[in-house]
Amino acid sequence: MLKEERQRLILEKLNTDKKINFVELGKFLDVSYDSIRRDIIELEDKGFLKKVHGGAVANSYLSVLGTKKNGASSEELGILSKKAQKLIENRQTIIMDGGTTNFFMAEQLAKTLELTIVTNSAPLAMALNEHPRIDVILLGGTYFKRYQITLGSEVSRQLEHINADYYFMGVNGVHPVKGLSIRHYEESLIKQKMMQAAKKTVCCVIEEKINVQEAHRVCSFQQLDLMITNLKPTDPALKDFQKQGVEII
Amino acid sequence: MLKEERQRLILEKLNTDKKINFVELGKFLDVSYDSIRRDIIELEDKGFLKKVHGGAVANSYLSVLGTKKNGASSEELGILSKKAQKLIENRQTIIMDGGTTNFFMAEQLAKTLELTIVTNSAPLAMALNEHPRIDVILLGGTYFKRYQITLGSEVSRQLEHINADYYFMGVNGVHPVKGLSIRHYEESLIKQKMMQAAKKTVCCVIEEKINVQEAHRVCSFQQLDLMITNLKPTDPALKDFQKQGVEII
DNA sequence: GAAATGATTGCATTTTTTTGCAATATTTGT
DNA sequence: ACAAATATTGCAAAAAAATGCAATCATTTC
Repeated sequence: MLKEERQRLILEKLNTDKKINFVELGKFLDVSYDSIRRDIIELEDKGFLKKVHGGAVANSYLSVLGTKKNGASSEELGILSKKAQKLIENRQTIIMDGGTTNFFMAEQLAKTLELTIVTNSAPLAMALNEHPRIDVILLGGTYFKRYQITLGSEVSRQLEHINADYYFMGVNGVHPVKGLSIRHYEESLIKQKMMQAAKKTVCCVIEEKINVQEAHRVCSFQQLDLMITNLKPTDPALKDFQKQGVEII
Repeated sequence: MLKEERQRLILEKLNTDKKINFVELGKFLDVSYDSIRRDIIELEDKGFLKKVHGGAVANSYLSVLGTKKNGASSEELGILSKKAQKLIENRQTIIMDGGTTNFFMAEQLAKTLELTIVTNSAPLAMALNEHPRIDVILLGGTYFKRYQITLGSEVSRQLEHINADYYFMGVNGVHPVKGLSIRHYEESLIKQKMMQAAKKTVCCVIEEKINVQEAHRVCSFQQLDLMITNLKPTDPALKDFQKQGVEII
């Protein structure tokens, strides 16, 4: 087995599992513990992962979209984007940030829609190549590989000149009391700026993100204008949200 | 067995297997280990694959480009990017704009290089996801779908804060008298800005763009610091360029 | 058509890289 | 603090790469 081949397999496994164990990996690839260990050291030198006691963890330069074709959730995403499309009218300006949900929604937008979409997500901008009537503004700044979005003060500054009709916010967690939250700090700041740059903020969340709380809070649930889920608005899982006076569809 | 035939078979096998072992391949094609090894070295020089200890592995995105580009020109691109890489050193800042040449070169950059790359091309930024040590600044502005780049005054403005070591300019045509030119007007303006934002401007052109003139002139040939082509610097096709005092490699 | 030139190929030798093992040290969890 | 798990180090065997050389083959030149 080639060393490079092995290292590629290690990175692949790391991509799916997020963490690996030397001993297990040695058995799995049928090579000695030492080879694995040396591979990990090399890969760490190149910056692809972080070595820890007992194994390694992803440095996570993985493609978010790599996992997007997850059959189970694509049905949920379909329901979401149908609901979201009802809001959208011609000649509107819409801010969309990164994440699989927004990416999927952008792809699904009607080809005849005439819109301006403002985004900090490179793949989302590229997904709109096939929509001839949609103008795209790609916000520039420091490119964050893990999520394939731009972040930083330059993005923030550009948003100050934007006045959009809607902001479709992607989040990692929604909680009726703890509010909307995501994992990355810088990103939470940009999301706050995006809220200010839009008349209405809409949040599209699939079931598994409901009642989840992550490290960085973007805003309270009440600051939201609308939440879209793949569930029926009357679903009991949403009852704590219903009390808050935010429209849910 | 002809060398060319053998090399074609090697590339085919690499396409399906993603990896190759010299010894196996030698038996499979019934030629000596040394011939295989020398073939691999040649193919690596042309940029078709990456040689590693014990064999060779496929060059990540080459297959994607392979479908877009014909075999002949990806060989040219391989030569180009090898030459270009000799200029690049760790901790430099490099501006790269759109186009297949730059895209290919970005992909081919060594994974260990520590760089900051400034670009207005969304696919180029995404291609650098696999380079953990390269920081990417994605310039924001109006997204131009056809070339998947951003253009406009916002891009221009952001460039004013950049001071790069090199600008790798993609062009549609190079002419010794008429200068460098491209098809799109707005893009030509951005390229001028990019020149100002870098200490040295380098132009990578494949054979078919030499002596070609397009609608919008970016600059004169003399304003260039260096031209890289897939030809030998002494090639007669370049003799009109040689007189101009611009370095050609 | 023959000699000369140059490219290609295979082989033997030397050098380098990779790998697994064993002995020793360090970290982790209780 | 102790035992268990894991990491580090040095070393030697094995695998593979690089190099130089000679034989073969094709191409050019006269």
